[in-house]
Amino acid sequence: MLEVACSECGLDPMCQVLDYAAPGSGVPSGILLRRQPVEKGERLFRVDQPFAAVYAVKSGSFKATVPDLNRRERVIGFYLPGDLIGTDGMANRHYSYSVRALEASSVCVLDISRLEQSGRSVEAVQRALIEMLGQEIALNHAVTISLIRQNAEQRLAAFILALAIRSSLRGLGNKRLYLCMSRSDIASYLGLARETVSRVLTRFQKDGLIRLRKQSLILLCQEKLQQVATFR
Amino acid sequence: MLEVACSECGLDPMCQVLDYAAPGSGVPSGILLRRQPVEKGERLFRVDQPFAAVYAVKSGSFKATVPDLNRRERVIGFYLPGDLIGTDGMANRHYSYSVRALEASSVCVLDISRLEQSGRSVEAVQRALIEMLGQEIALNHAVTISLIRQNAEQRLAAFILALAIRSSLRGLGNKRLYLCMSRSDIASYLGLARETVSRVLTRFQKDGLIRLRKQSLILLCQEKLQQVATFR
DNA sequence: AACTTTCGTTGATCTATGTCAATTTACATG
DNA sequence: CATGTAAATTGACATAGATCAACGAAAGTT
Repeated sequence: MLEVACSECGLDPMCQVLDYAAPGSGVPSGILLRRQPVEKGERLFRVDQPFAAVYAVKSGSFKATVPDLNRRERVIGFYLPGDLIGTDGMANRHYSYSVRALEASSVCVLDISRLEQSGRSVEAVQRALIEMLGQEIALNHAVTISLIRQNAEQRLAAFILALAIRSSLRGLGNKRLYLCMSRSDIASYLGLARETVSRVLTRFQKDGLIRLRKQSLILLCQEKLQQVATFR
Repeated sequence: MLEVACSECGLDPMCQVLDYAAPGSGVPSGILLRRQPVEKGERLFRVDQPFAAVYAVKSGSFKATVPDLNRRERVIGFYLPGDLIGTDGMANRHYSYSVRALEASSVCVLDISRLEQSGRSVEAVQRALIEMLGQEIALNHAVTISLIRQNAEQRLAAFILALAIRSSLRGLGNKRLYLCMSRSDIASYLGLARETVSRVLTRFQKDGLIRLRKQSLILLCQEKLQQVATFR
């Protein structure tokens, strides 16, 4: 299982701080749990559960869902190595979505509740928190913009490219991707029918933009995919 | 011009801290400018401008836009009294959108750059920042979810209800609303054609859900609107 | 291994909403 | 006040993508 390097991880600002904090700095030990294994299908937390910790994906992948009105789960995000999970719970005191592993994975766990419990929090810790939250906002922002007003091809092209970028950021190549989620999950996330996802992917393949077999996807022409994603 | 009370304002956590900070607390004076007037059409800041301050709407309204590929502006948010503007710039060091006033308005300005400049920041200030950022994340989250996967009627119903909620939160009634933005702005924001916005609004009116004249909108049946927004 | 269930693909329709066009209304400017 | 420009409304039409349906391929279960 491929792991993301700590330097590429969203939790890194915090890890830096906690590692380098002097023993008497007021940071309780055991607040940061490294490399906890998570089984496929296992839940990190459920909707409305009281907020306790922020997770960083070390290896594997996760999906976040919210319950729909018809009891159908709606996918609102995927988490890959280096990504942070649960930051928005900090404000709400509760998680606003459920998260489960798409495959055997591992995470680092930052026990925020204990951080607060410790009373006088270290300023550097707060700085790190602020940085992490800011990143989260910027990310959500970008996602929202890309999903509204885009047609099916654009959404899927952008989705694939985003995966590629995240993959290359974490040190893996950006040509060979592993689609850890099902077509239905992708469809739910992009606000499309799963049939549409299927059709567009086969169209991309016929047009020589990608090569797709089962879960593995190879980018054949990144520029063209980029064009599909951006031009209308 | 109607003003939001400080207690209802998103910047309040920070104002509390700054007001109550003792003179020798390390908070430079002049960091918080209260009630600055802004003319209609005036810009608070542009895309890519270096981040300098967070704004809180005291009265009036604003819209945020990002430049489209075709040089068309795409509306990505509206700000009403009590709302915070510019929080995401904290992480990026640059604003990721432009903001301009839809009408004569006023804002409180929190000069973050000077806050940082002051060197040793007060812990309470950081706490307030964290709270503000957390709120921002939760809000964006909700917006994203409501925009994907909803049809035109649902989006507009949700949009109107959101306005009503925000209006009542700031102490005004929730029956009479003022649509400060144009139909085109609404359309752009919701990812619809402006003709569709027009049609759906008149349909709502024919069905007795709302009464609409020019910019003023009256909620006639909030429950039904709620149903439209949630059920499919 | 046999069975059941889930997942992915493909085809045939149907419909919501975008696009184009014409008209009306509101608003700004001389 | 008159005139020009932008915004809003309404209608006619086109189409992207949802829905319904059928089938084959994986994957999980007994």
